[in-house]
Amino acid sequence: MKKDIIFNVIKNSPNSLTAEEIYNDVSQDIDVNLSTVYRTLNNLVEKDLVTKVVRQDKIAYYELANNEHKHYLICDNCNNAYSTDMCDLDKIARKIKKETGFNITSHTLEFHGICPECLKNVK
Amino acid sequence: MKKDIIFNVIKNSPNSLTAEEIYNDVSQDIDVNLSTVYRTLNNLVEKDLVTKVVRQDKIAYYELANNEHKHYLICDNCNNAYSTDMCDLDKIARKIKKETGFNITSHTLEFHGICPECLKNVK
DNA sequence: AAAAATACGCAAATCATTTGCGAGTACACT
DNA sequence: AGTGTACTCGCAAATGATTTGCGTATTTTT
Repeated sequence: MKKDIIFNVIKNSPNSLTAEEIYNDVSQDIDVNLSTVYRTLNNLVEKDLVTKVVRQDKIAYYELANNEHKHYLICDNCNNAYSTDMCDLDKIARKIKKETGFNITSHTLEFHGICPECLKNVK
Repeated sequence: MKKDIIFNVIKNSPNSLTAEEIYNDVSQDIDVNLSTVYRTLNNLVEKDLVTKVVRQDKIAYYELANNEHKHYLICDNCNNAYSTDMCDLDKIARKIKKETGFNITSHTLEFHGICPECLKNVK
């Protein structure tokens, strides 16, 4: 099944991927249609196997539904995304829950700026 | 100029608005085209008068470029957004800056869950 | 007032993603 | 093996937010 192959690409990727990136990767091995990729992705997200996050560029990024919570530093110059595991948000989330009664189940956090590499070149 | 009228709608709104919401609001007073709203919005964002944030629903939300940093609690049930000013992120941002050399200039944070109102009804 | 610069409307284009539909494939039960 | 039911896919067309080209107003500058 193509679902397994698509899921494997996500599993083996250290960073989150767009549907198109996944499509390009999978296409090297098998014949697959973009809509199949999208359908499969939605399927995996529904089953909580994959996490989908929409970034400021309006593109959805997919990664293994994880356990290890990550956030991204996105360079506004080169557009690369660096991940960080720094996240004190659970603490904040708990606080908000307590103070507002809002039952928080997830959050997304995106930092924007210029990465060290680009900083060098710009200077 | 229509720009002023559009800007005023944003100024007078306590929460962030979509282009369509702004369009609907402005349309009550004057004759305006949706593309004008979008063009104006982009203009205001460029001039740092307005902040644009793309949420998980892939829709752009606009609000007064602010000083007071806000984040949103978005209810996955009723889709209402509640704002909170809780944000220890500047601290985290500084830490990341120090440890990675990444020059962070902005960030977006979005909490998802179920609001107290919906929690009542679901139970 | 003429020239140069903006602002705007309208229709068409974009782009990521979704969907309808029809054909192919797999599994289950008789 | 035969039939039925349920997925899985490909393909083309649809979606929906946003952008863009272009021609026409309206404003600003000189």
